[in-house]
Amino acid sequence: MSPARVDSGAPTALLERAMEVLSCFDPKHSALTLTELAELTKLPMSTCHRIVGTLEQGGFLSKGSDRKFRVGTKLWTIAQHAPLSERLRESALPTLARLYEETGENVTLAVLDRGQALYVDRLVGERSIPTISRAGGHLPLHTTGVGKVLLAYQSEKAIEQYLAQPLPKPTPQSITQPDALRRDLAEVRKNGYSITRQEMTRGSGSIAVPIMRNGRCVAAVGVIVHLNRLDTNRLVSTLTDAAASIAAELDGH
Amino acid sequence: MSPARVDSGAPTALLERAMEVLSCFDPKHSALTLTELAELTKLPMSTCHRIVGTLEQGGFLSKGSDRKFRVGTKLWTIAQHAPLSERLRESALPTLARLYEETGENVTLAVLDRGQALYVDRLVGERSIPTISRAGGHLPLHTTGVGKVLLAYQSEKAIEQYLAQPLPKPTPQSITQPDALRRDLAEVRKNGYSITRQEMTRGSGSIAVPIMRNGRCVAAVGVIVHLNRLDTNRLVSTLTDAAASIAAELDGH
DNA sequence: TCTGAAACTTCCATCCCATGAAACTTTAGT
DNA sequence: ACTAAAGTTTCATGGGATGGAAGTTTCAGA
Repeated sequence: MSPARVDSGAPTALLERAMEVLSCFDPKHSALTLTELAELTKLPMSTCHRIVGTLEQGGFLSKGSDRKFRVGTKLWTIAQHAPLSERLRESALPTLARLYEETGENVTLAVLDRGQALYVDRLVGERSIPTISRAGGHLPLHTTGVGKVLLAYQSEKAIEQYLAQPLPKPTPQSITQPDALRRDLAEVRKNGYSITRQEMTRGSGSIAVPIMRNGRCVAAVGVIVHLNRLDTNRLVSTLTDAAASIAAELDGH
Repeated sequence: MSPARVDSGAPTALLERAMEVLSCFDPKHSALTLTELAELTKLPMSTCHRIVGTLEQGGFLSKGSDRKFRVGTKLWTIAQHAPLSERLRESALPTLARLYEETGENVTLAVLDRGQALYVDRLVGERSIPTISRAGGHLPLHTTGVGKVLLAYQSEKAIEQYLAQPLPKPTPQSITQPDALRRDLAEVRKNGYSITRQEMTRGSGSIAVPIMRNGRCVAAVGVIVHLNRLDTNRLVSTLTDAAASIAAELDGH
């Protein structure tokens, strides 16, 4: 009781640990060995082993012949019934497909999630330039086209809260001055679309527009293009049409 | 102690229960109240409450203002890193988009999962006819275009095992006679594509082709069309091109 | 507005099951 | 063959899960 006996780390609950194990899987770690999982979660091997085993039995994880664990089809199946998939993605996909065919560019769809842009879907072809964004990935709001749109249509309070935190600056062109960003966001609201130029990745820019529903911005669609193909007028009108079409599809359901 | 005390249901492990809770979410139940979850899992309210609460805290579930729980974004995010999404879907999507634009029909992509066709993705527009298949959904192998392809390219042993079980017959046209199915599957292997006519849904048919990798059929692409638009020749060649394109994309990664 | 029943939440004494160190087995590299 | 690392099993222990019951909130209907 007196000296040791501290809750030094772990009066933990099993379920929380299991969720931590699953959370180890991210864009950079889509396949992990038991040892790696134990290290990442800081769990004792035997405990980790048991948890992972149960998850595997349930189909939440699957073990490959390379002894690495991956996210299982059961978990994936369940996730498909998230509103994000079932409503938004499903409704938007045909329009995104058309957009992709029309522009031949990188097309992305994102929502606001925990103060970041969560990419719900993206369409990337050989024709388009490589990007960091991936479906299921998070990127900052102030350095991406879709992010700026999502932020611009938030309440003033939420915007100030976002600006109050330290803002990452992935490129020299990233705008991180609160005042400059405020002006930028006002511009977005005025125009109804956002533009970024090398604020996330060197050599590329993006344009995005909001998807509105009941006066609220529920998501954003955007394209990412090589800087010298950033034909604002054409892209904005194409995107606006697409956003309207997705919004209609969302309501029509 | 004496009369009851049977292990009547529950020397259960917490984690298994939690996975059962999550598994309650399916195409027909994308939003569930606590009570409904407790009923479906047959868990005591208090226990269910605790589990659901922990899952919510972890972002695996989210509670709406309607007091209903839905699959949370955290879980969805993790699922996006499943090989199914990260490799297959990501690689195939641009091609599916093109296919959708070219044909204007219902396009589906499926893999084999636990003896059923698991729909990895689908593209449905207003132009195309309504279907049962949905991303994340399972359908029988012998009544769907993609399913027949997936089954046809399995080992003889696996096929026989499949045929040995009682086969559902959703429409009068569904083929459930083992012998008839064997002939049908041989035909699929010979032609390199499958056709169904009203075997799953009245009034519609489908065509599907395999996506091959290292001599194995890893997935199938197909279209579902109104019976009188089932233009075999044109669709088969379009689909074959698409399958080749997806296979190339898979290798090129 | 009031009332009651159903849905949800909290409590807590009991006890079962998760825990993790240690011993053992398998795998893969030399 | 040998060995170090990775994975698996074991088991005594106690702390966390359990679920009945009591308390609280919600909401439909009078």
